[in-house]
Amino acid sequence: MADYKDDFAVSAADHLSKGYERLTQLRALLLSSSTEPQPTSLTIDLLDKSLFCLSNALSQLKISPRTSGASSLDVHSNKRKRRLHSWTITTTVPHFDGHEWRKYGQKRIHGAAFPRSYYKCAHGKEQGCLATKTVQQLESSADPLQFEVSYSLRHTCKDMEADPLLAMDSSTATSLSLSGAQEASPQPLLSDLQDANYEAFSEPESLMEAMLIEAGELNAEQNMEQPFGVWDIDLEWASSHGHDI
DNA sequence: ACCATTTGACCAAT
DNA sequence: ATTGGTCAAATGGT
Repeated sequence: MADYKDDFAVSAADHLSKGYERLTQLRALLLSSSTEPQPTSLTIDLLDKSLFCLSNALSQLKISPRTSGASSLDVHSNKRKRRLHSWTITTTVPHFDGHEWRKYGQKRIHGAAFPRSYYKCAHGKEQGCLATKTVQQLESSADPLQFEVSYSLRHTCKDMEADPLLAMDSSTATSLSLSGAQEASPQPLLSDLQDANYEAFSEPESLMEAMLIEAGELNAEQNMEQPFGVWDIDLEWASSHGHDI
């Protein structure tokens, strides 16, 4: 219930996550068969793009802006990266998140009643996109089934490139540009895909960085080197929810 | 024949 | 030894 005393401490990430979750529920509602006025594709498109933006922000919140020194730690750092660059949400629609995924595994998890499914970005192979997610149904037998979805690493694939942050400047409203048949990629924003996870998205990243700096959470100069700093926000609000809307 | 999922084997970390 | 994540061969659908 009203546990507002720590309101100040509630992180931006938590709010973003909440927003994401709610949007996700809204989308589920709209897509549900029994919705009287069927949503237009424009509606869904907008929703998707919004979700996209939120998940981007979420991702960036957790990203330590490029560890420029690709030092000897790199062998171990991949897992660390995955760890740091991951976030978890609870949703009733684990699949409609604006991306295509290819399932590559399923496992029973110790305490869990349901198996966990493992997905990779569907375009990961061709484009070197490392984005990953896992989906796990929660035991709560609520009417709309609840799933815990964990995302790991941002998308670097084309879909992402034509991303909402750029496409969002209105005007593009008309079409579901999901077809992907368009090979005419306007900007060569990310060319080297290897560590593009950090290089390619420097702009929004620095935006977020700026926000955090402004919030006094981070000193502007050494914006890195501390893998376990303020960046390591773990979005596990899970235990703290039990009331809706 | 192609492609995505399934499923147990395998591996790294605990 | 146990657990979670990934691989890859087998499977099944189109």
